[in-house]
Amino acid sequence: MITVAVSTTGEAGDLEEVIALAGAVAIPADQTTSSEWDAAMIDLRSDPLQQLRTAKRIHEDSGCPVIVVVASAQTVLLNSEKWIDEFIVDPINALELQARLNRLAGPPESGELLAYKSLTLNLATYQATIDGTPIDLTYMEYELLRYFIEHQGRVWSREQLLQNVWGYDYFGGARTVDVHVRRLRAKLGGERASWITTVRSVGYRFG
Amino acid sequence: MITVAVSTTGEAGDLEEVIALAGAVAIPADQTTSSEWDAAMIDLRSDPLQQLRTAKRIHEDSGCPVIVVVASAQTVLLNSEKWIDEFIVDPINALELQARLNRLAGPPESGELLAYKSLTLNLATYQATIDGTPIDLTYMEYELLRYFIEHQGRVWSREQLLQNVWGYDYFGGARTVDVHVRRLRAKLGGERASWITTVRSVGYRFG
DNA sequence: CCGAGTGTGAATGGCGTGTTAACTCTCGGC
DNA sequence: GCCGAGAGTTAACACGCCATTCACACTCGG
Repeated sequence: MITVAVSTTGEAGDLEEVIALAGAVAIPADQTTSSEWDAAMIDLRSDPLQQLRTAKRIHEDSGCPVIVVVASAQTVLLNSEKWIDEFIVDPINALELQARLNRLAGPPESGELLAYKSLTLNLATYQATIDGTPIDLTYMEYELLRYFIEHQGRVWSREQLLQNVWGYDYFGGARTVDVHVRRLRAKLGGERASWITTVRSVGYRFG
Repeated sequence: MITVAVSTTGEAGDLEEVIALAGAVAIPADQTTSSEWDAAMIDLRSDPLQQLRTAKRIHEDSGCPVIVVVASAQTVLLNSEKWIDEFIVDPINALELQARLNRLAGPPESGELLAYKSLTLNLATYQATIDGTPIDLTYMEYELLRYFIEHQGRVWSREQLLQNVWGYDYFGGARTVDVHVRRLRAKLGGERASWITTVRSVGYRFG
């Protein structure tokens, strides 16, 4: 079951209804923490500019997939907002929404692979391979690496990583991230260690 | 302009028409080589099983992005076919198609970028490039340069820069700014050093 | 109770940063 | 045209932050 955080400036009722029809659960975005959602759904139909800011904030803070609702004429907006993961056009078809949500945040298919260069993560079996030869990662190493691959190409602060990978509001101990990055680099080995680059006084970036 | 290879078992006419409305060019998939397409569009509305095979063959042979056309009731098919890059539901909205094609095969991401002439700051990755070749800036250099670009065309006093870039509670000498400006000019190199002009007894101006 | 996995604290080292001081430039006065 | 004050530039250096690394304590199954 997919849980979707919803943010709208219009009537929330119809959105929640169609989400239910799509077999998902809607919860208000401002009442819960991002660790409880699988995706965030932002309604851009009314007050698009402010909602776009909301969407961006959620995207950057939590890194969770974002799907927006737009009117047909608003689709041009999306050309310059490629960080938006998905969109659906008003009027919303429940079956289409179901398919898009499932592709966006659904459970991994058995045999589904996540790859970066010679590295492959098998999401179903929790195994990682480099050039086909398996390397054994611990649970945290695997989760961190998965987060990096899924959100590659931008810098993540230690606080963001703690919140989005570890999933709790940390109290002290940002060193935790450093140590896990170090262990990951060691297991990646040699050249590949530099896939994770440290951005001094900011955080880490993958890819 | 995006070029789309089309494969359909029904009437090709309506598909080509809506593709044209979406500002793209449609060519029959069986008459050209994959090097001429930006994407492949496969119509699953009639004879979905055979068309699915066609889509998979194209995907694996050419590696180009695949978008499929489905009827509303066919969306369940997509849950188990995650290799499909995109889909659009019948009846096709031309504006929606345009947006999806553009995201699928359009020019790469240009968001999150801050540019001035040949200089580009990628705000997401904390990287700076000149004419595409990366230059490595330290944290403070990057922040200062970002402030200059975002607020170009007017003079900023050393005090203002200290307050706005270093922070309101910063307590330090005004020489600090001079030195950082110098380092920035050095890394910009040659001609570009004069992008930052000193306004005697006032401060600095960018652009 | 052992071992693997994970988080924390402390030591280390590198490098980013700010400061100091010498040098250069500009401009105005005589 | 010389000179000196004021302002900016440049180079060198020392401090301190920050990432890395190591060592160890803690937790949880087996």
